[in-house]
Amino acid sequence: MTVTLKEVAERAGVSRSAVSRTFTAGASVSAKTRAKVEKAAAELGYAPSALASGLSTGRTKLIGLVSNNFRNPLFLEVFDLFTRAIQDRGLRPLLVNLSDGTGPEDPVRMLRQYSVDAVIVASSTLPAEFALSCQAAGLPVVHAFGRASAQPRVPVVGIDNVEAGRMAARALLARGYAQIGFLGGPASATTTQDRLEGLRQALSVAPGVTLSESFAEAYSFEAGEAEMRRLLAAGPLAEAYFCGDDVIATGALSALRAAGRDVPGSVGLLGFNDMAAAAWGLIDLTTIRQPLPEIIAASVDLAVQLAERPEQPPEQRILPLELVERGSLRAIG
Amino acid sequence: MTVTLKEVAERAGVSRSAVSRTFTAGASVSAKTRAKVEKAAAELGYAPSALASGLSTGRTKLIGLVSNNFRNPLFLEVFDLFTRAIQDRGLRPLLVNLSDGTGPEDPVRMLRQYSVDAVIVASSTLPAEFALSCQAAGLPVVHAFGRASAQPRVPVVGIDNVEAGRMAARALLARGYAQIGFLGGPASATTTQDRLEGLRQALSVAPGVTLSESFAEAYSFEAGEAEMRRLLAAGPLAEAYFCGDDVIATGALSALRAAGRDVPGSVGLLGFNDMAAAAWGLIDLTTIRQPLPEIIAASVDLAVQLAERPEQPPEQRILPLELVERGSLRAIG
DNA sequence: GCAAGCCCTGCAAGCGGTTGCAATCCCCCG
DNA sequence: CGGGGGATTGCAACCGCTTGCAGGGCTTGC
Repeated sequence: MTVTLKEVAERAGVSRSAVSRTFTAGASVSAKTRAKVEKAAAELGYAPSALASGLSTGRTKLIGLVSNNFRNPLFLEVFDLFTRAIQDRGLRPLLVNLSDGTGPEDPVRMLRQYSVDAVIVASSTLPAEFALSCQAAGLPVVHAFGRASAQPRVPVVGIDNVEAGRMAARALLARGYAQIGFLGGPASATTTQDRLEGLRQALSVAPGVTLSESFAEAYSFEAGEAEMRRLLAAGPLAEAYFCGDDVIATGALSALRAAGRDVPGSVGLLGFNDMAAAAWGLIDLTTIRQPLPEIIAASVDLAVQLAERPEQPPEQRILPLELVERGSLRAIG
Repeated sequence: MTVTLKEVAERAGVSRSAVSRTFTAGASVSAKTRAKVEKAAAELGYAPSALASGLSTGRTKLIGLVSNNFRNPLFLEVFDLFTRAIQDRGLRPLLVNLSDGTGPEDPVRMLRQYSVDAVIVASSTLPAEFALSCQAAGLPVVHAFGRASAQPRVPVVGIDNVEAGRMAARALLARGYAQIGFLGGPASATTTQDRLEGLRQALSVAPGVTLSESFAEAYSFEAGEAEMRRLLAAGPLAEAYFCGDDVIATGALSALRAAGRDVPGSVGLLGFNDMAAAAWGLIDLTTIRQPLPEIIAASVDLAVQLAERPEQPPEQRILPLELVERGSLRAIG
């Protein structure tokens, strides 16, 4: 069934090298030879084996795409964008699902086995260790949605979560909220910690503003709902909450509505991510948008660069956030 | 950086064959040799090249996972389940995103190039042609979420959409709805056609029951919302709508709420799929559940089977649906 | 103690492409 | 018309692993 170089060569009456060369960009082949080869190849339906060529060139055009976020709606968009960006550059995504939280050994080994040209770790909840393991195994890696750091050990593309917290603070203050709540993700997540830090920083210099802090157990609807229910039961709410992400915010919204509290009339909610559903009329979340297309384009670019010249010092690209105004905070001023 | 068979062989003081055999299940190696080899391999951090072994054995343990549904929330769950099911069997998913609706040639060629062991097409909106192209190229293929047919030309795993329509009818009739609406997906989609057919069949034998039909332009929130808005503007609504899927239903719900209509008090809504968000309190959709885990497990099993013995007649596995009762239809009786 | 057999092992020829090297070709110039 | 030189081409040696085959070692049965 599978047609090889040799058969094409025979049919075209040239050597195997000639055939190989007509299929590798920038190789030296005369127009005549090329024509003969292309004709023969077309007639035979020839497609060069990526395996074989990967074996001899050392480049497979495979990009390992690793994530543990197969539950967060945002990541459907992330996967869509990543797979297209990868495909558009003539590469292929080899997907690794780390949802069940296994260690890095297995996945890294398998990525080595397939000699992927580079690995993109797409997750804000995976520790830097994973990317470091790749690096240790000699795999070029970039950590998309990774944590910014003064001394990056691994190339990172993402956002500045501390700045995100400050931005949230500014947005809430601008709308006149004085009792502000933080309804973060798990306290153990660095994203949570960083955003909270930014929020604290910016609020601490605002006179007469209070901050209460609480944490959902996960970046999930249920956790957000549960935590808001707890807050409702516990006593008076803050005037507005900066939520860990849009899914948590949606859970909180659900709990609030169920309790007969109007959003934003009674309580304001500020989300994070701008997932697609945040724009749904039912939810209509004011939120801080992550520049997904930009993050992803930059990640893939960086991965490609790294695949070509692996020995670069880890570069870090931090992209700007943007407030998306919808209907879960009261109007400004 | 990369350590090969040869180096392990030298270090262990055996031939390359011996090393190869200790890494292939069921090969004949003495315990002594195996021990030496494993020691050497561990010391060197050896991982056999999947490329090379794929090249010589003809099996790559790569499964092509093809979809064009990178927008539908259900598919996040689908990808999660697929990638795990594939990984759990020691295989790897090579993802192909067909969202932009290109033809089958390119993707199929690339799947051949990587000599994937099998292809799984995961989509209910991709025509059977795509799977057929794979088959024509000699790639074992299974169409998950494909259309059931009396004469399947391609192995299919999925549901019976006509039966889905009947099931919807039964659910609505049981709740005493007499003016029933169909708010389908695009009229051109076979899923839409089949479900509508089932709905008609079952309603046509119910005395005094009317059916009105309309179609959203896509399986999307916006399309569902737009279509419901149109219906609201056009005149009196039906008592309950069977929607193309949960996303359309959510859009419809949004339009209804915006128009001040209560669900299910004023209008009932029946979704399809049971996406994760359907369970969110804000949405709380009564819906027909597709047995995702079962569909996916069966698809992967079938794909593996096919990879082993490609010459089987196309098998079809149709799995049962289930009504999930939530809060968007009035209570029974 | 000997032969039959079975189990291991290594050899070497692939799997399908790529690429350095040297031989050929062809075209242009003087 | 001869020579020079860049463009093409083919050869053959790899890339890293698998596997049929044949030889050697060891166990086993008598």
